[in-house]
This record gives sequence, C-alpha cells and structure tokens, in this order.
Amino acid sequence: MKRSGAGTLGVDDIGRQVKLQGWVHRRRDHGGVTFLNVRDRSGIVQVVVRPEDAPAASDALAPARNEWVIEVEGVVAARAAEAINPKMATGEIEVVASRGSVLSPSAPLPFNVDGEVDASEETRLRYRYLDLRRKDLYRNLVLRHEVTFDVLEYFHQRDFIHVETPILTRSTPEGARDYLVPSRVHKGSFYALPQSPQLFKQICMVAGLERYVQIARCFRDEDLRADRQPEFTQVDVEMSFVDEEDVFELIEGLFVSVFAGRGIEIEQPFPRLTYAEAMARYGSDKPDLRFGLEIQELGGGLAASEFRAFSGALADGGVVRGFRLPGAAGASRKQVDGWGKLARRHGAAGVLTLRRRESETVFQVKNVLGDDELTFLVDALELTPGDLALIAAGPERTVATALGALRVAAAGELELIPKDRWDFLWVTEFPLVEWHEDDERYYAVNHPFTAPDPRDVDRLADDPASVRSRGYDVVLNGLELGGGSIRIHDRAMQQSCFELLGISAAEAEERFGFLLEALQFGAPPHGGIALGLDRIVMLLAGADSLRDVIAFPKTTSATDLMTEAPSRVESGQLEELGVVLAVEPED
RNA sequence: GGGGUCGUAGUUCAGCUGGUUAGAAUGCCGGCCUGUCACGCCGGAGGUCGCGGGUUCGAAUCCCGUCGGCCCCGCCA
Repeated sequence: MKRSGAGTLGVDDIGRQVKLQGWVHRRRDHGGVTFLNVRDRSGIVQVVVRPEDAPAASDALAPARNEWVIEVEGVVAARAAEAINPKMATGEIEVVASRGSVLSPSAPLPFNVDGEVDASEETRLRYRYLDLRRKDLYRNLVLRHEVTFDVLEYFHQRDFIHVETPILTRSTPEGARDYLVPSRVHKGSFYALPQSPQLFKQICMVAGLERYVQIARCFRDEDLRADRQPEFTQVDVEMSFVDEEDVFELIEGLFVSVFAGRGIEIEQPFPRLTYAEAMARYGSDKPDLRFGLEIQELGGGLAASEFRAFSGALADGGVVRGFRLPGAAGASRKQVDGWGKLARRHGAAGVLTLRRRESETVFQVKNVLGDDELTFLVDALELTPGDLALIAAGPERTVATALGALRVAAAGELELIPKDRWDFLWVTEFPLVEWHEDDERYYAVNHPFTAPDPRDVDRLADDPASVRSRGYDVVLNGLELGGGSIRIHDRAMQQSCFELLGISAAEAEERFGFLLEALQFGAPPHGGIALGLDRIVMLLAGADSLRDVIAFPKTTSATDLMTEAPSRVESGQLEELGVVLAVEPED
C-alpha cells in the first residue's frame, strides 16, 4: 500500500484504507483506547488504537512514545460531531488503526518540538535536527527553497547563466578577514574561501558570458550579529553592456516577482536616495522608510546661541540636528536616559530633549536658549503641542549616526513602525573612498573595482574623498539587502584606483594581476549586484534572526554547537599540511 | 578588541539581604482510566547550582577569574 501524508487526509478520504509513516507527535492513553497524533511533513492526523478491535496493533504500538517513528494502517473514519477538533486541519477525521509497528524508537527529547519554542537557543542549536522538526523552522526552509527556485527561474528566463565559481580561491586581503585553508601540496601556501565571487564574475564578463548569476556561498571571518553569519548565501549577478538603470530595473523586477509569489505587492520603481541625502535625512545609509521621523538641520538658527554645546559644535564645523517624535512629550525619565545612552554608544556626547507643551516649549537644559531660538527650533522641527524632539550636536558623521540610531530605536519603542510594509529603496552615489585615520590611507567604500562617477573623475587625484562612485545598495525596511556597482573595465583606471588606495603597482600585480591582465583583452563595460538571500528570506519569514532561515547556523562566536566545529585536529594532519601551531589551542 | 545580559533537575525557570534535606512546572518511569486532542488522577526517580579560585564557622547566594549562549559597539572592501 502506498503511503499517505498525514496532513493530506480529509473528509474525502472517509472509508479509505491508508498507510501512515511518521512521528508520534503526541500520545494520549486512556487505558481502553489510545490516541496517537501522527506527524509527517505534510501535517498531523489522529490515529485511534482500540485494543479490543485490533489487539496486535495495540500491542505493537503500546511502547511508542513522543517522537517514535511508527507505521500505521487503518481506515479513515469520520469523527462523531462532538469529537471534531476545529483547531486541527484534519480534525474532522481520524484513522482507525488495524495494523501498526514501530519503525524507530526515540529517546526522550531534550525539548518539545510541538507548540511554542520553549528551549534556549543553545539547546536548540545543539539538537538542530530536532528543532527543524518544528513547523515554523520547516516552513522557513521550504520558503527559502521556493525563493531560491523563483530567483533562479527569474534569471533563467532572462538568459542568465548560472556559473559555479571556486570555493577554494585566492586570498585578497582588502576588506573582511578571509577564512584560510592550508594547501598540502604547496606547503606554506593557503587558499582562501571567497568573501564573494566578485573577481570571478567580472572575469566571466571578460569571458563573454554577458549575463551571469550564481547562488553563491560566501565566507567572512568577522564578528557576528543577528543578521550576520560567517557563511552566507548571495544571489550574485553580473551583466555586460549595462548601466545603473539596467541593474535597477532587473533587480526591481526580481523583487516584484519573488514577493508576488508570496502574495506581497511591491511598487515599482523603488525610490532613490543619494548616500548624502540618506545620511542627512535618516542618519543611515540604509534608512528604514516605513516611518517618517526625518532628521532636520538646525544649525541655521543656533550659530550665535549662548548654549556652547550648540554654538561650539557649529563653530568647530559640526552640525546641530534633531527630529520630532510626535506625541512623545510625556516620555519618561527612563526612556530619555535610554536614548542618551544609545546616543553615547554611537559616539555622540548625548542627546537633548525639547518638549512642546500647550503653552510653552521646554528645553532639557533650562535657561540657555532664548525665546527666538526656541521659536526657531519649534518651527524647524515642526513641533505641535505634545511633541518631543531629540537634538544632538557635534561632528556631522557622529550626529548623523547617533540620530539615525535614535530614530530607529524611538520608532520601535513608540510603535511607530507599521507592520506589513515593504519599503524598498536604492541608495546611490556612495563616496568612492574613505580616509582611515588609524593607518592613514584611503579605503574603498564599496570595493576597489567600483567605477568612479565620470562627473567626479577629474578630482580623483586631488580630492579623492569627494569623488562619488557608481555603487548602489538596495535597502528594505532598514536592512541592506544587497549592493553592487558598475565596475571598472579599463585597466588604466583600475590601476590608478589601486594607486589611490595605496596599493603599489607591484602589489597590485601580485594580488590582482590576473584581473589587470584580463582587463587588457577586450573587457566589456559591466556591472552587477549581490543580494543577501538569507536576509531576504528572513524578512519574508518574519524572523528576526538569520539563524531561523539557515538550516545549520552558527552561534555568535562562529561555532556549530551540533558538530562542535571548529575543532582541534590530529597532529598528523597538521604535519601533513606543514602547519605548526604558534599558540596552544583553546579549551 | 569592548559593553550589556544570561548560565540551578532532561527542558524552561524560581530561589540569591550567606544558614537545616535546593523548589515549581513540564518531560521521564510506574499504576489507574473507552473519546481525548496541552487528556485526567495517583505515585516515583531525577541536581558537579557552567568551571576554577577566594572570602567565611558555613557559598547556588558575596568577590576574582574563566568558559559558553544571546544582544550591541568596533569590525563586516
């Protein structure tokens, strides 16, 4: 007899003889009759075991406990009206067992896999295969599979070619730390796991593939967060003979199509913000546009203020900015303290409150602002009675970042973030490079292969910090979903950009020689993007951690609690690789 | 590298101003139960209080260190 899915059975099957194979989800033994909820990936159905009618089945199934794997044959029967369970998809029927057997017993589980999560993350990760039996996680894996499938289908329909690039590749330190793999054949040499297939996909363009896509596993040896895992999956895309608009249109279409598949309508085209606008108005290069709370420039009316925190910051070339929190004038001391703490964590000196009451405006520091200044602030911040404003002063970058963090935190606390909104946007015109004080050199904001904006290219030598790049990010609800750029396809331009980054010709030759070489053999203009598949699925699943959409995720310290990777290895293995440990292994 | 927080039966937690034998729920084991669906009732077993050190007559409780989970800053071209 063919196996039936437990969750597929219904009133149409009444009278049918069926065979179930699955897990005992729950067992209720009433002495004279036993109910077994049998679960497989399709769902759950109730099996009734009656010792009087089917003594053999009853004996065989008697030892079965939660999560034992059993096989049951029986007839689908309608439940009596009063026995119908409306909470169960299959609640109108049950399977009356005529035969049964245990296929595989189970030790008692460390935690329940039915109902709500009641175990710690640590326990769940150690027994990941049990946690994955949970309906929610299973659904997330299915969602991920379907999204992956839809993505590939979308690109396939548009003549993209899926190409697998190497996992064992070359270390190109200039960005995240690499995971290294020692070579046995070439002792003392190392492969690196790719941080992204960036150079390979560009070289695919030189190879004339024109349209490349890859569901690409990437690796970065950096500290983790809820939205950052050491290995993650990118939807990696590259195209020849395109400009920004082609990439935007393609990717917007992708999101429209993938989200439509989940019943979510996305508007096209996505709004765009330049990096400068995003930082000024939202204090972030990945602003969450589901809510307002736009940051206002307040320097104009405060330059002559007697309040030194304001006038001093402005005199030092800094800024004073703030934003309005509607109806928050009653914010508690504790809440305000929390905001101050958050601001300081982001490097600001703190944050000051301005409360608009019915008849007066109260600044946190008493008697330092004149009436005209208060009036100016009320106007600039568009405060109405009952509102509160958060104001910060200091160096532009710090103020922007701190207010950006406050904007998000306050919106969350005050429940100003609407649910079920999907606010995509493009952030464009990133700076090409950024000066790093600690090692006194420029670093690429995106990566060293990003093309400079032709409008700014004449300043490349004299004022590189002011040069914009042809890079862009796609952002959804405050989360960076991906980034890309139009690349440099001209060897000379690539060389001068390396130079700008303090990479000498010899060094560039050593590290990126293969790219420079390729660029001299008819490299087409090209550009692309890489999207974080894990993050996309996380948002679609409504999860708040990447761990919930990755089958076997790692902990915050980059370990796998199930396999206990990373692990020590036998000395023989190290010897064979020519590796000697300079430090005692931990633990 | 830094900050916060947590770590006590299999699991989730309570206990923490130091003081008899460390509790609850759930799970597990045994018994009873013919319509439950988080079944119910009765009984039982189950502990390196993360680990190490210190203070003390006495430490789950206080102190120091360390390990691990989670969140955040730095970092993530």
